Amino acid sequence: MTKITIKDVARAAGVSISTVSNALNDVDVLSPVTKSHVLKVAKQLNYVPNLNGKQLRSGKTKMLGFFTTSVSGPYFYKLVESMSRECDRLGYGLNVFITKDRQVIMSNILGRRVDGAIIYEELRIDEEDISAMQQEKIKAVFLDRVLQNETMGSVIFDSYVASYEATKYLISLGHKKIVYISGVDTMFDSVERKEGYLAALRHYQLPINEDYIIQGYFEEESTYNAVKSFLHLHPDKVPDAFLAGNDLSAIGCIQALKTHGYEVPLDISVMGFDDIDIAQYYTPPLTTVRNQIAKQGIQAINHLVRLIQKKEQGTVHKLTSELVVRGSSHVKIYSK
Amino acid sequence: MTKITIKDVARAAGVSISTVSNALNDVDVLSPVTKSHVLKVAKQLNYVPNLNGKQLRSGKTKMLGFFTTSVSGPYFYKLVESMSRECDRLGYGLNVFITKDRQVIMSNILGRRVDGAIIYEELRIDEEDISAMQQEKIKAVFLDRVLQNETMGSVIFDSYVASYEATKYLISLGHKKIVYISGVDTMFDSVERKEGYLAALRHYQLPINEDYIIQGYFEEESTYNAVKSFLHLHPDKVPDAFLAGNDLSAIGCIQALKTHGYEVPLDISVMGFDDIDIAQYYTPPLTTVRNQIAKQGIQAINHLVRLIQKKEQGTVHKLTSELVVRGSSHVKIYSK
DNA sequence: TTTGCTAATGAATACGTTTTCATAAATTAA
DNA sequence: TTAATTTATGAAAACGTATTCATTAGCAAA
Repeated sequence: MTKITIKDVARAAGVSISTVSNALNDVDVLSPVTKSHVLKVAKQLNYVPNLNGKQLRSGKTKMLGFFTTSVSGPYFYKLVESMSRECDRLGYGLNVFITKDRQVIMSNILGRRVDGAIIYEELRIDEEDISAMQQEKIKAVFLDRVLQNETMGSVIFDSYVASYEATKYLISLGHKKIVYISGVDTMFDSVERKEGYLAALRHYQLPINEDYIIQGYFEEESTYNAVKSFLHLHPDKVPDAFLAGNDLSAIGCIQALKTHGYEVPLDISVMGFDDIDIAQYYTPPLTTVRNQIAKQGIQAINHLVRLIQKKEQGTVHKLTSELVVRGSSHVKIYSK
Repeated sequence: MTKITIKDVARAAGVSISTVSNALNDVDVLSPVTKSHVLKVAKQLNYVPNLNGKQLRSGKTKMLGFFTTSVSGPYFYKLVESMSRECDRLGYGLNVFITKDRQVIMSNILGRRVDGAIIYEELRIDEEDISAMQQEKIKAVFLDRVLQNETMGSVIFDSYVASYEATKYLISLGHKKIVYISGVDTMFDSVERKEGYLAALRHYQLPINEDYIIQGYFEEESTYNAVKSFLHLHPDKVPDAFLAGNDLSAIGCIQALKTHGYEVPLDISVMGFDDIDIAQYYTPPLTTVRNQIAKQGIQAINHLVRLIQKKEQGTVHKLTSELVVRGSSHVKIYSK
């Protein structure tokens, strides 16, 4: 017995193909009696529509694609779970494509296997591809780069504001001498975080000291070394607080401070960024800044669907982060 | 400008549609000169084949679907990464569908959006669905249930053997009085692990003591309580070792032993199952049994592809596990 | 020369569906 | 009653591709 098609249903029900199609797709032109009859016959025959035929004819797949280089780690699975749930809610399916091959991404998108794409691909799609997508009016939302045109937008974390808020928080604790431990200066986020830090200092009219910006390269060990040499070089100007470019860097910093006899947070406050898993288990538990990953997923899906429905043009959504106050920060004590 | 199709390429190249199709799909009937000419024109026009047309006509998608209820946690992302890589190698794409809706699974599979399916769905697909798939000769591999017919197979972990081996290892350390901390007795894995434990005892002719099987329910706290009450009830028969149904249970067990003044592993050995992330960071680091997740992914994909190619019939592949010896187990000391 | 064969190409069909448009029947308006 | 409108249905086209089969041209063998 071969695969049952809409034709077989039509024959069995004694109606035309179009009638079956209308019944199945709930197009409101049929008499209730024929409609229910057709549906009953379809069920009896265990009819399942061929999606390729459907999609070819209608030009729609009711599928959104998430294109990513990896799904490993909490960031990705939190993201994917939230997107998946949001797709469900909006009547779409979510399809995860894991690939580093630009070609694969393009042929799936331009080949219309999905109605729209969420793209996280670490900057491997070049201008040429973008303009090809633009020409075809492909609907897409980028998670790791800023892009905005008629049919394409972005949802990114605003590291600048996050850093500004983090610095503001440290200032609110009474800290004035705040050292910023920079990450990798070629990375967008790293630069944004440094700028946010500087902006907060300016806003609260605290002096900006070039010596108070050191390089930690987002790593524990290099930060450890950087902090130690900082303390050696400037034994006179011990800071009130350190703002590290990420959590690993914060940990390296705290280790270094310990070896110099400083207690965190009583003597010096330290905070990081990202709220990695270790953050809450570390001693002291890290005060840090957490990205709202689920929110990113939800916004991306919603934006994409609105692009598809042409209810919206491409926009750059910037997400604010969340301050996570734990044990590594403390009000400044002026006891001595 | 509208979407470019194979027709446009044919017109631009001054050849027929079939010639373009043959050129693009590398069918070896064309003269080299026309072939390269067609490919050049296609490239110039930025032609990208419509996958829905392709798939409808050919009946193939070159896509495998992974159907799962979740992607959260190390098990899933290790699995997905390994499957994805293996798909690449075999010339397939992998598509991850996250859903709890049996309907969605069936319509995607029976609607031929994929050439084959890897299914992890916690037993929600019933016999009716299975037989529908069987009738259509759908190619599928299950990861969480045993199933075997002409076009469908399984790749599962052999918990029985794993537990047997774990017990054997404890015996090899000189332990004779081994307590098994059972999980949830309605779960397949839980039962298998208990049976493996019993089989090892029998094989090495150690006495089987009903009191030495206690309930921990796969949880830290309930195990903690269970072990404490065990020690209270049987102060006379202190065991040499505990084999816990999973790592969380092992941790609960060690905590309880600590409060009773026993040192792990010097006084008593404890081991778990699963090798969760915490296992290696715990004090003492847990001796445990690790499933070879990547292997499961690789085998599943390979089996599925061979089913599709009709080079193989459905089989149940059982994977052996890997003993991870860390600090929570130790040779039995008969000092006193 | 004629015949037969091979190599290269194109015309036409089919895949399974949605959708447009025409038609027939039923209802309402005149 | 007839004309006009609405309602329900079906015939046929279209989506973009792969594939079968026929056709043509070129060439070697007889």
